[in-house]
Amino acid sequence: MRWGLRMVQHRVSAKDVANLAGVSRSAVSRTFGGGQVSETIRARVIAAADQLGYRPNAIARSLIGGKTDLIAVIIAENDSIHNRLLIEKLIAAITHLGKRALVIPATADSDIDESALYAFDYQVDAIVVVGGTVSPRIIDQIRRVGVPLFLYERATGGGTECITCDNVQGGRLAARFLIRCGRKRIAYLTKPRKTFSNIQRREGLLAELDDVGMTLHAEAHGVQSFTGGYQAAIELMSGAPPPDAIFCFNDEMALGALQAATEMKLAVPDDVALIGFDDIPMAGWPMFGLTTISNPIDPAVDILVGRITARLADPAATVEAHLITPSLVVRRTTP
Amino acid sequence: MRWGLRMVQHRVSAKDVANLAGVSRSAVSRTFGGGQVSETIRARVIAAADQLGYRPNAIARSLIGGKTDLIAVIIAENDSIHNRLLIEKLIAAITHLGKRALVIPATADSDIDESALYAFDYQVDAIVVVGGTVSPRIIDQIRRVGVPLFLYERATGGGTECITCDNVQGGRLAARFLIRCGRKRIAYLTKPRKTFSNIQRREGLLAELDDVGMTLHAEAHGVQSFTGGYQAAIELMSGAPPPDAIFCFNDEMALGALQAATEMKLAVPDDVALIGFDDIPMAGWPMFGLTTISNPIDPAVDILVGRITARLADPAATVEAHLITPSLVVRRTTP
DNA sequence: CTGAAAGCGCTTACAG
DNA sequence: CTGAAAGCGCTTACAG
Repeated sequence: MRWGLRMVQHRVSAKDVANLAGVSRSAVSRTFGGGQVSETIRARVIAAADQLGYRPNAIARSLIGGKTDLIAVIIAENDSIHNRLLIEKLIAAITHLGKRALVIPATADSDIDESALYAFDYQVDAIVVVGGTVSPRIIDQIRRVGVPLFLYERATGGGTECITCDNVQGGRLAARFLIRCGRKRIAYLTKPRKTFSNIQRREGLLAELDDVGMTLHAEAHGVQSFTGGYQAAIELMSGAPPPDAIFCFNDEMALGALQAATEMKLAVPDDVALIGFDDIPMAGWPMFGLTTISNPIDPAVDILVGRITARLADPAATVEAHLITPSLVVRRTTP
Repeated sequence: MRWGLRMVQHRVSAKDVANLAGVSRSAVSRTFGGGQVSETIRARVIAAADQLGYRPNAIARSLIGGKTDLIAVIIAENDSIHNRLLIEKLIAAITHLGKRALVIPATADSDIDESALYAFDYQVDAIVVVGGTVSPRIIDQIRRVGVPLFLYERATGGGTECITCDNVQGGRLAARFLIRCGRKRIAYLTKPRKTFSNIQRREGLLAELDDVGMTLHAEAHGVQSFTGGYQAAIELMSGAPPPDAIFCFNDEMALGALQAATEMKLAVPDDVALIGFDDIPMAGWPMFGLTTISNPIDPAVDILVGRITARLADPAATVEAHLITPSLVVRRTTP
């Protein structure tokens, strides 16, 4: 027979184990499902299972139990080191919880809904969307079947649980510090897309300037990356007069701005001060010493898994909104 | 009723759709499963499904079909930017294939087996392990049920499909270039763990030195990170005499070494040349200009998904070993 | 404590 | 083309 060489055994099922052990399928199910079984039978089942290499089919089991122990992680924004780090820790935490992470990248905005539907198809127990949001129609559909939904770094009107950095406060912290340093021409360097965090950080910056009767000196946009920050900074610093301080949307862009300043022979922080956002590990590297607004990951992940656990345990648990508190980390790109 | 407020609707099943449309469950199954249905019935089913928000239960479906469209991605090593990038692209490619990625981080070596078993429980169609390997016992168990297994950046004796950079060749490329530059005291800066890639890169380095009658000048170990590279470089450069070239296990460690050289007032590349490995984006940043061995991600991911597709289409497909060709990228940390 | 039976939501031969 | 029935691998009342 042609296929004789790679004959694939059928997966072993509870029935096989039951037959070998000389017990009923129920007995097998009970020894693995934590039911009531006598020690004698349990031992026989375990022995047979070991011999056969049996493991309960989680898929079949979930069909009955109503839960899959699957948690969907929909990645709407992975273009920042900070979000990547959060996702990594989140997946680790989910795994540590004894659940499995079904990871679905959604490049475009429209894909987020599609990803949520995929998650839905696999009967996931909960869905977390990182850096994006789901359309109201889908939110409604998800809620109707009682699947908890979590939004990280994106707030919605209401009804959906969200965990986000207090970006407004972060923008204020940056502005306040630059103002206190005596800077007069404060600029905002950011990405073109008006995402939730972008709007909020800008809002905080403007509000704090307004509080002391100042206005934004300039604003420039670039791709959300080192290169984008570099180019936008060149644009900003070519202005007449150039800014004496730049608050950047995130650390990668700030690092690009730092490079631009170096190339334009501008002293940092004397000629121009730089503040980033997130406090990624690289910000602390000695050659950079980037002053930044810390956007701590661990508390966010802790809240996320804590709330997943809570909502899973009690479907009637109230939906909450959580704000992560940012803080200023002063290094060498500010006076 | 207390629970009246948050009454959760039952998920809608094919039966509900069938009832509303006035057809059999089979008809519903056929319209969604690509079977033979008349246009009249198909239209009625679609209408009913839309109204009810019905989506076939992928879990239940897989119980029959024998495939889940789930691909497990077991992450055994995520402590390098390069592997993180590869994992990200791999997950995207799997999703693009119409499959779902079940991502399981395995921090310790022993956890890899456990993770494979979890994957097994969820009846995944294929398993890929990034930067680690599975014990022979589990490999055997996986093979017996015909689940394709792929190992990235880790080779095994035989029988298992592996995709890996030609690390020996990479080590040789680095050594050859440094020798050609006239360097006489070439050191290896690496992590303590003798992982597959570590052993192979070192082997290539030594082989190339041996070819011209040279030996390794020194070797130092540090944690696999910027800081680890920094510290190991300090150790190396405090030697008498210090090396005039250092080949580093990867780019992050090389960047740490670059920082160490700067602090020790050693000119790069005049006093000491530096070569990294992987060619992560940061290596090309203007302030670093790190010479490195490119370990391209895209070909690796392409091969990976191509082979997943092939093995899934034909369970009898032969198992292959794939070598990704590295190349030298000369920037400013070498003459 | 134990087993036979029903059922989770689906698909797929089997008759018609 | 269509529907009733069997079955995927499991769990969970139901009797004994």
